Amino acid sequence: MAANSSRPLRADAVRNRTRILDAAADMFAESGTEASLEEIARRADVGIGTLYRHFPTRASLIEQVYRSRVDELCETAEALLATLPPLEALEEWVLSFTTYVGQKRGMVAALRAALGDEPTTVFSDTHDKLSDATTLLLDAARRDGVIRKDIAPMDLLRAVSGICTAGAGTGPGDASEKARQTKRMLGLVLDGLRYGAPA
Amino acid sequence: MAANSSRPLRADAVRNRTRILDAAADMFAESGTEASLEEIARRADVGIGTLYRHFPTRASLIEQVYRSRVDELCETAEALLATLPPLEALEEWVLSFTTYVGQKRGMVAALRAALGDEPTTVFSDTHDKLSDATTLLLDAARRDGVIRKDIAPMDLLRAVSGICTAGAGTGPGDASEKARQTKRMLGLVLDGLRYGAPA
DNA sequence: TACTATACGGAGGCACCCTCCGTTTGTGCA
DNA sequence: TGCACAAACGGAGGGTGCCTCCGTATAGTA
Repeated sequence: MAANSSRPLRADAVRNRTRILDAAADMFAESGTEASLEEIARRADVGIGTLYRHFPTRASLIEQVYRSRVDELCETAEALLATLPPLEALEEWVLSFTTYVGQKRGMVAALRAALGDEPTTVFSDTHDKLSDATTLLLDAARRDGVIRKDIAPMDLLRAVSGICTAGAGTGPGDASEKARQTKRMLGLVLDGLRYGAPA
Repeated sequence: MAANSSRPLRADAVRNRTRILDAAADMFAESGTEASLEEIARRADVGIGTLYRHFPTRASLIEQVYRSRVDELCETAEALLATLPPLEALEEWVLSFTTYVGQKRGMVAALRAALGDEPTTVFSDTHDKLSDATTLLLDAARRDGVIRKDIAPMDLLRAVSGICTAGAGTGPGDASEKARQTKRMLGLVLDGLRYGAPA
């Protein structure tokens, strides 16, 4: 990593860091966390040396991509809440959460493998952030009286995550049918949220 | 991957195949399924070309190592039964099964990843073999009246496998304390088998 | 404008992957 | 036993990726 010390990063360094992170996010989504670091540097239009200065190990790069992916997702929650009615915001957000789940598995697996027994706060940090974002959305919908009151934020996320994961990697099968099935099951959960709403 | 056709393999080919498999098993156990194929060839004292002729892909090598690991384990069951009283044989076998579980995870994960959606019989084949071996041991012990009769073979294996897996990769902690804990929990399961034995 | 800490970039050395093809050897037959 | 040839061997070679090192460029500052 770098730069938790005194001076802030130089402007060009900040720019390059972001570009590397963006390129890496694309590559990881396309070809998994084993993607070539040189290709990532090429896409980001920086030298390989620059990539290594910012992220000395593959794990550190994956970790940062993962963290910013979660941050993005959580910021989306606030943005949606500002522009849509709470229920629609919640539904939209769950939709973005599903694409996140697809990428998450590989990154988390790679991180666990690479970090080994080294202590890290990645998992607890991201867990907390996601929990906060969900709470925000659920609370707003509750205040509107459009959903029931007895749902714990992490229960919703775990359910959605489970649905996305279920039957995702196992065996062959019609991919588009699977996608439709996932959609139906998500709908079910979202409807479940409304069951017994007070208003 | 080869030689299901007419002629049997030539003697030197058989020898080399076995040596590669042995070396690969060692390397996979030591450094995981990402181990260098060239290093495996070197250890087996064969050229890299020979390795690739026998196993055109890393996945095919992993698959064969995995299969022969399971075969070995199942043969052990018969051998133990021939030399020890049924209950001791069962206990010994469960012990060997635990070291198998440690290696299994990586291989299965790598296989799933590498095989993708290709149909394969590895998993069902090995499942059946393990189930048969366990049945053999359990039946013998039952006939002796030293264990209860209502245990399904795969339930036993799943329990043992679960115990070995639990807390194996997550976070730091005293490794030897973990090993002792695993041993205690295994003892618990084995004692459970004897509870309510008819004799 | 000039100075310097900071950051950049890519060449270079090493390892690995996989293929291709000239060489060696086991095996069946006379 | 000796011969012929299919079968198997081995490793050089071309490509790619990893990571380090260091000469060069530039943002920030006075």
